[in-house]
Amino acid sequence: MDITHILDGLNDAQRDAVSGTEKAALILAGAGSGKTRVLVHRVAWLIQVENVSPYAILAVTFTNKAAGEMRERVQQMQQSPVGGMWIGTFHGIAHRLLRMHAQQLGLPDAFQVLDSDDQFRMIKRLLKSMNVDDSRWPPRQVQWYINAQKDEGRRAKHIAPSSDHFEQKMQDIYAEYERGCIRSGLVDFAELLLRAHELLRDNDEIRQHYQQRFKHVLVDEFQDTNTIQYAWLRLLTEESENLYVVGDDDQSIYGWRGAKIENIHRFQKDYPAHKLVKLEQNYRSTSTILKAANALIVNNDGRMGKELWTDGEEGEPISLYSGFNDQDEARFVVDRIRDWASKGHARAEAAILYRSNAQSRLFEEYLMAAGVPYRVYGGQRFFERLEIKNALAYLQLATHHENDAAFERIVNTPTRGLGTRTLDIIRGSARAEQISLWQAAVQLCQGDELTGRASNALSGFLNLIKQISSEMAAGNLHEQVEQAIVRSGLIEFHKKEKGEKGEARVENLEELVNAARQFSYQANEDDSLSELDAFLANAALEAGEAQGDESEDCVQLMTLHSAKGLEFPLVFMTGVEEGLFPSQRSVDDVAKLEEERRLAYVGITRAMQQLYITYAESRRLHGQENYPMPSRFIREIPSELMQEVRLGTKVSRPVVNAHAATSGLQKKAEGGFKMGQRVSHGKFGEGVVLNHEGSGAQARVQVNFAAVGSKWLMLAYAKLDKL
DNA sequence: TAATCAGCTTTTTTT
DNA sequence: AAGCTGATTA
Repeated sequence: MDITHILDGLNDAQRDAVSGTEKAALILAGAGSGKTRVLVHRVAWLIQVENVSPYAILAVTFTNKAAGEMRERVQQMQQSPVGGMWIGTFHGIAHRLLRMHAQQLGLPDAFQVLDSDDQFRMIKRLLKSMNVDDSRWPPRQVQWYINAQKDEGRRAKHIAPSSDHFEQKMQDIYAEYERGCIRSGLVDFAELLLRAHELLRDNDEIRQHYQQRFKHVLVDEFQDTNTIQYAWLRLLTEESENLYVVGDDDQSIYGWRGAKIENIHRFQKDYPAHKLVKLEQNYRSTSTILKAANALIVNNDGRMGKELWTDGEEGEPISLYSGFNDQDEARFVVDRIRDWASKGHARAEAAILYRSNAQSRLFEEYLMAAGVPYRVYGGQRFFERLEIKNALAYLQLATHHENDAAFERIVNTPTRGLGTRTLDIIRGSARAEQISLWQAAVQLCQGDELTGRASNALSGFLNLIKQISSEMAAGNLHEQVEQAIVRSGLIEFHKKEKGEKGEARVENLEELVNAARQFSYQANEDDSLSELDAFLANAALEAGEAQGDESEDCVQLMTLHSAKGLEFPLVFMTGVEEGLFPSQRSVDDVAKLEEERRLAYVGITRAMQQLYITYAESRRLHGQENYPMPSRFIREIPSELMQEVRLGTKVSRPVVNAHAATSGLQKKAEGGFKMGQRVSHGKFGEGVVLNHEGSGAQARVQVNFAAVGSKWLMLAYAKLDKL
């Protein structure tokens, strides 16, 4: 067997990782160290060298993009087809398992996937019907609570009753939510994972079947796994112990979403015979950039320990720019990008990274003004658009009458005279009798509880859905979709909307028909769905691209989070200020602060050739002027790696003391109350000056008092003593 | 039912 | 600042 093509072109560590014979393996893959390459070559190694059948391999990723890329590259390396191999996202694979074993799980065959928007709406309705005070239990928070429980593998019935009223109410809502989902045949994202776990845990035969089938399980981005995902992997591999995980503890940035970086440590305990390989050679960035990244990340505790290096060039120093304000920062960045493009580089090689989405606006304004094309990542996805979700709801309700989420969404869209009163009656009746909204509506139409007008409107709606339903028996997928859209009246509804919005929505609906035409799905031996159900599931599990036109040469704008996994020759890491990055909510919690630092690490390591770090001395945030300090992360980068770019001149000088010289703390308010000044007030006690505005008799300062919180005080009246 | 207004909140995001 | 919600009004 000629194995040279599998190992050729790999460095020693990569070869070690690809060809390991130990059962389990933990590959700590630093940024830009060829992680995907190792995974793909490992699969090839298993199949071609160890003669493992593709049928016995399961490869799991987090995003559809990563799964698609991996499938493509595996197929490229493989001379023979790899049809039997499972490659997919955690959620995609869980969905597949649930479909195949719906009966054992007590799920309806045609259960529907609830995306987070559906889930949110469902929770809102639930709170209303339970008469819960949604200012004490805001739907967002309830949603967060439920998902967090599920991510930890906890069912409502498993949670011990609480003496705390707030907590207990959360539990009650969770229990009620579960009942509602079951009644309507709905499964949310977290539920997919939870059910997949329970399936293996509670069914010996099924567990053994998959344990025997998947002799090799490979996981990408392992540091992002949550509790339930890890438990599932554990069940699947407890026999074979062949769990091959690739990840980077330094790039764990999803802790706030339930990812457990501790899983890496648990892995080391649970798979004692594992092989550990560190991939530290970086093929992406200059050594200057890597030195900066290394110096920053050593400030975190409890790391697995890794140091990136390259045999490439030292490259340019990192440029540090201190904007006079946020607009100046944006202007500077856009100027640099025009420079870059004028030297013949592609605009698409430049990326502007920021901590929060709100920051994109200014950059967009300045890019637009300068006529530089750009693309913002992370907007709304195609299948998440309102008009698309409405159209899909028609399809869902037509095929699955019990789907309450779909019923609620379209019962009065387009408006057909079914107001709050009628709907409350339907909801009340459904709730009282524990039946679906559809069934309740059918009963009410026959009874005499409704006024004639409401009854007419409602039966009109029911008949419309039935009609769409019967028409859908025939025709292929795109005809079914088109038929439903036309019948629903959604096109006319959106055409009536004023402005370009309605037009765009009509276009999107037409695009949906197109998407259906292009959708291809073959039911295979262990996985059969109607084409329509497959299309609907796909819409929920893969929401599509945020923006369509990738063709043009565009500057790339995105949050630091969405930049993970990408690389750009020219990177601007912007808004690097205390309170913004690290965000205000992270500064007094070590764990959160370390996650912010990892985010900065991710940002720095996106850059291939040139990295700019920018911050503003003054920034408008939530409509208020702020004077932030430069981020502590700047201080953690050795100054010899940076040069400060000065405004207006081409001369740049080394960074000497960027922090003291440019700190917002230096700005003085009226009366000498600068920010950060500790003061004492006769009534409120001691505090710290946070902000100031106005001058003369109008001068005010904002003081955060230890005892009473923050207050705005007029300097002319308040007696403040400096401490 | 639609339109308008005051009040409130404000990271990060995939599935 | 901006977007969303709830309430009020036409």
